[in-house]
Amino acid sequence: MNYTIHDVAKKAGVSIATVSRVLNGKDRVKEETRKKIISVIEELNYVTNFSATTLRKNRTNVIGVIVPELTATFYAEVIKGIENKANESGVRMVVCDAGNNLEKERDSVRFLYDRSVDGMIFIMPKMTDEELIRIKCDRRPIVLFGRNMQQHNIPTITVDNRFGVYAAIRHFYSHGFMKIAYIGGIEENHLPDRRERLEGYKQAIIDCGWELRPEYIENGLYYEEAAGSAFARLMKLPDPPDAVFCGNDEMALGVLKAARKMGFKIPEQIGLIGFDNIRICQYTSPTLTTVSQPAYNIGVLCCEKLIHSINNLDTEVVYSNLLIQPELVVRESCGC
Amino acid sequence: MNYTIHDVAKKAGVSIATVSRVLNGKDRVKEETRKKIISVIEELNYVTNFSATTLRKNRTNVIGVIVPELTATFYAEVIKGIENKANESGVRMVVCDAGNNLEKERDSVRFLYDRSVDGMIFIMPKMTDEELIRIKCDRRPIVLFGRNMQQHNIPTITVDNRFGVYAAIRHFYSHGFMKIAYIGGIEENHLPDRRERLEGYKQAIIDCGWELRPEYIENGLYYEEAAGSAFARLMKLPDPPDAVFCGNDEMALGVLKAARKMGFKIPEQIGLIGFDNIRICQYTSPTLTTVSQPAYNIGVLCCEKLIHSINNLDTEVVYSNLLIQPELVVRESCGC
DNA sequence: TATACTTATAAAAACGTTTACACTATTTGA
DNA sequence: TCAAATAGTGTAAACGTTTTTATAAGTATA
Repeated sequence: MNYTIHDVAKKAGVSIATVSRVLNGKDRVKEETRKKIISVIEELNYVTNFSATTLRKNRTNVIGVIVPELTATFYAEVIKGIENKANESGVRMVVCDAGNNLEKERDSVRFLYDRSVDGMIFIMPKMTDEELIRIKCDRRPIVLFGRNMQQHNIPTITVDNRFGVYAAIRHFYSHGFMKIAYIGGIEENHLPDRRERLEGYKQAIIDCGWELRPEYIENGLYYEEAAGSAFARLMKLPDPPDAVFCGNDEMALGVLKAARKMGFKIPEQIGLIGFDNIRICQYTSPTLTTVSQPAYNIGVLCCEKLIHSINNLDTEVVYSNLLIQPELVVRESCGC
Repeated sequence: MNYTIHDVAKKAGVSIATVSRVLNGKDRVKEETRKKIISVIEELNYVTNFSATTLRKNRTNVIGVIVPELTATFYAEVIKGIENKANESGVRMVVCDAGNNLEKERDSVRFLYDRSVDGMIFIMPKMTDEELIRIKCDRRPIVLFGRNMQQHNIPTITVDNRFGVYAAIRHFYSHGFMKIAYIGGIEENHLPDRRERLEGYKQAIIDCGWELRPEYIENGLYYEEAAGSAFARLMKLPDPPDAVFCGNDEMALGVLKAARKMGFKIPEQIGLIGFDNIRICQYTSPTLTTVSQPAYNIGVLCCEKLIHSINNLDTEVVYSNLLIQPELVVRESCGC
């Protein structure tokens, strides 16, 4: 075991209270005494025991973060944003990978909560709104990404998915594509993004003056392989599409692979746009046009919101949802 | 604040000691009392205060991990391996991103240490061996990846870089490539992998019966762009190479881009192999042949080693280095 | 029946901090 | 000059656990 505040006090010839005062720097201590204590602290290489401080103060300066998948570029970027902002504010971060799994989500919440973090940032697709509200109620401040829970006075951040897809379809339109299919997916989760993206597609099709063709909408799993087979089905239609929008980049990669295998040229024969702007998009051939969510910045904003609500625990604050605009990143696969 | 063990005790009509016994399940408690206590715990939704437990037990069941870059696929995979293994053993994990920065490395160590983690796994390129030995001495168990510190009795895991590169060069040889260049890099860090890879290259060239040509060795920065310009220099040589090995996949991507721009066909004119097997390798065209480090498994092994040394704190254990064999993942860019 | 041994529980002492309160010595203001 | 304010420090009581020691009641043994 290491030195304690008692060791420092004894060696400096003062009481532990005085050492504590020096450590926390709030009360005043005679300059001479302070210097003596500081020198002893350095000499012993004393560090204050975190658990004891936490136990006493009931505040940790640590925030918790839960994401569905650590290895996914998007979340990794978000985490980086959170961490940088947190460090700026003297706060540290603990991350949990809940692996798109309800049980692990619950477990992670409990883990962070047990560890008495001051607050948490959640990207949790599997948990229902109701459960989150319950967590919000009897626990510490939280910030959510991906769903709007303004009406429950929970600070949230969402991306304007409708707008993103809408912009993509309009971009196709401006290139002269006329028959645009949608490969999306319904996953069993409680984030509304899949639905919103599909809505954005429908709206755009209507606003372009076209008819909505149900056979152009493929709702399968949200994975690469599934998208490949969906693409194959689309191309076997009597009147196949001339462009495809994919609900995320993974699926666009699947389409890219399938198209290459089937001998379709992208973008000459088929236009392709994805969603997310994962890093691979820059390296495929053709490079992938996609809708980009500002992941790093989303992390920063989440962290700002959280720290704000931690610092205003006692005061009544009204929290709102922050809607972030995604951006179309134009590369080759759309025909540009 | 939440319910404490006192609330549970009072409501169940027993002493806090008995509640604690039920919670920890080591001592025996009358079945009737136990049931009563459990039901009260559930009713109040009581969770034990982590800081208090830690303060008392001086053991946290949390391990700390420090990596240079959270968003890099390789480290993210390692982390996943650690996390899964840790969870299996009822241990939780805290990750720090030290951003390839000595100050942040030190800071992260201190952070984890203050938080009284039971042990730490380090992938820290910037810290010197000496500093690590010092940390090892007065602190908790550590496991290192990337350097062999067996002689200081620190458990370490390394990858056989020499062998990996050697295998790649021999693979080129078997394809009939004769003039193989090396684009690597010297970074200011204390991990020996860069050096080892270059050594593997040299050994292979000699064993193939060729002469070592200094103009074929490009040691610049370890980035994509730098590799692109290195490639350009190589191709302007009077007798340019017919194949290129890159110290990591990032650099191989740079070469791929540069080659495309300069009009060289890969692999028809120039063979290309990288190192790491990052995910993008599967999506480039041509897909990238590379040397793969079993990242996930490395994580698992690090975690196993750490938990082992945590559980044997009191006993004298002799720790050794574990050398892991990388594997050549053959794709298109080597001419296969 | 007296004794020794179990079993089940309680009481109390840590663990290392922070902080309210108390005390003394000094300074300030009339 | 004296009361009041201020500066600097110490004492002791938390914070919520775990764990050692003590104790009472019940059971087996002689």
